[in-house]
Amino acid sequence: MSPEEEIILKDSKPTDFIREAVAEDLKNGRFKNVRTRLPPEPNGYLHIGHVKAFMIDYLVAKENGGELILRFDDTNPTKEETEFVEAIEEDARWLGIKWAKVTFASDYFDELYEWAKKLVLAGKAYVDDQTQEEVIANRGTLTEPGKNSPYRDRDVEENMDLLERMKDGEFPAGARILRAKIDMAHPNINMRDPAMYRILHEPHHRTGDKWKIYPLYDWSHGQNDSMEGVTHSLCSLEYENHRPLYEWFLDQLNVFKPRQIEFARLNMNYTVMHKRKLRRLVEENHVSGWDDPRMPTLRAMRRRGYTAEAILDFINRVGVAKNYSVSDVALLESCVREDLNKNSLRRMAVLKPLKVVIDNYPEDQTEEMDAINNPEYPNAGTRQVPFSKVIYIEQDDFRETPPPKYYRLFPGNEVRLRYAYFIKCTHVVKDDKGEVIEVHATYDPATQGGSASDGRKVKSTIHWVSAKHAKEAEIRMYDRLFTKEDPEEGDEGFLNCLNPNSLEILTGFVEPHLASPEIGSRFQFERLGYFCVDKDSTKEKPVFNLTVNLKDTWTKIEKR
RNA sequence: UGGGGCAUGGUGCAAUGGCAGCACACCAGCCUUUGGAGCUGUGGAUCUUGGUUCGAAUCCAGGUGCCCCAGCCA
Repeated sequence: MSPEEEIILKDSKPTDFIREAVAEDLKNGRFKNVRTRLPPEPNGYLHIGHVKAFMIDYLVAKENGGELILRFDDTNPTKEETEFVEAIEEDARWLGIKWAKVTFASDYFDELYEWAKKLVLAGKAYVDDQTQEEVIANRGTLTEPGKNSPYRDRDVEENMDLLERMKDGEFPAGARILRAKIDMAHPNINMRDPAMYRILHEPHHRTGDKWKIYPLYDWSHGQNDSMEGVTHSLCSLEYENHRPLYEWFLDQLNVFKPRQIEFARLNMNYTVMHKRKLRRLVEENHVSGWDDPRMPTLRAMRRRGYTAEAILDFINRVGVAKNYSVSDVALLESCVREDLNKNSLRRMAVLKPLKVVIDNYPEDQTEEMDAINNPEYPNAGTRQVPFSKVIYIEQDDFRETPPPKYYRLFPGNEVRLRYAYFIKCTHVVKDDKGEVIEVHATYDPATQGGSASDGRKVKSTIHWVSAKHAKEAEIRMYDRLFTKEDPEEGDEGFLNCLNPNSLEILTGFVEPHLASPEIGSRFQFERLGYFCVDKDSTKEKPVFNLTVNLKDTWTKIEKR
């Protein structure tokens, strides 16, 4: 077992209602083993909402010594593409999910067709010639029963003949459907003679032109589960209404019958999760693409700097239940901070530079200062950071007139430059508009390394970069994409609460050790946050994405 | 007004007839060469009404609220 797998197992508590149900099934002999399936539709990229379902399927199998099948639900050729199959596998692998095999709903088209014929032969399914409008009109409403189709009592021979001809492409798309013969007055609308096959003259990404009819979800999914020996078919709450149908088909067929269990899907505040809405964000250029770091897709989160471990930890902490729920993105952020705090190297970077001249420091001198790479993990060692007369500090770390409780640099105040010296601000230089463009200070040579020999304390430590040695870098500061907790609430539409400040591009300076960092590597910029090297980086200019900021109590104090 | 489901601090999840707890968030303090991290502490919840019981978040009955279902999508 790999270390990542151990982490997953150790952190998962087998206490939710699904795990209890599975344990019970094993105990009472309903099933002798556990096999689950992961059923993504290959028509979009994975987002964090999928991760919850993926981890439940994966872990329930794993914890019970069973296996997981990755089965692509490709029953609709008009929407699905091979491109997504690869992307989904890649993302799932990144999460550390392992599957026994990859299958496709389309692998079972032949067998499924044979099963359909069995149902027709048994008088349990029929070909309906009604138009789509007629089918809808005769389905009834939530409170009124439907009406039987005039074709409902066709004899078996005619149904068999028509079904065969549907399959052979004799009829135009949409001309007929095969329906299960159940009960048009059933209070559950899914049981009012649901469609099993529709005619579609569309090429399929796997079966090409072979099929002119394609099964619908309800007719395909449970049968595929049965064929694959899936014991537990775990899905989201909206399929609860489909469970009677799932079971009806399997009962009529008299085949192995898996158990479907439903749970609440993951929702998260300040974001949208629906494929169609994510697509709009991309297509209408509100974001740069599916991997724009503000998106909730896994490729975007990866680019932003999220680790799989942090995402899995989040999913684990959210838990599994049947309550409709909306998780707080603050929990996700807390998880990634916790991970990165332990595991990322510290570096100094100045995002909004303000020049500081240390007047009493020798003009051409450079000193190498020892800096700790990760105080949470001493084995990460130290590095040397050059220091000289002119440095950059953060604009936020200087105020000409300090507000109450402001401990950083202001005229007359002394602060510590991290790993370097104490400096005291003497005066400032302003431009025509009265903006401070340069701060002057003096340093105390007796505070080398950051502590005073006389025991004198200083209230604040600020970070810096030597101007002479600094490397210019692009820093992309991300904030939540939407200004509302629930962007879909109300009728203005989610695009009307896009956060105009969700991306701010800065040009800052980073210490020499960040001059040409490896793409994808993660760092903590001291006192600022966690950053990940973007693929847009060049040799001349590295690009960093803000993963998440450090907790900032000062901003909180200042707001009060 | 049909059917299916769900109600526990701000959020998410526990407690499976026996002291309502955990995490995040929030607030206060300690500590600190990151106003980070860490440590300590405070406040805050069982939808409602009734019943059963020595004892109810849990069992029963009624009520209320919210979610899902009328694709030839999944």
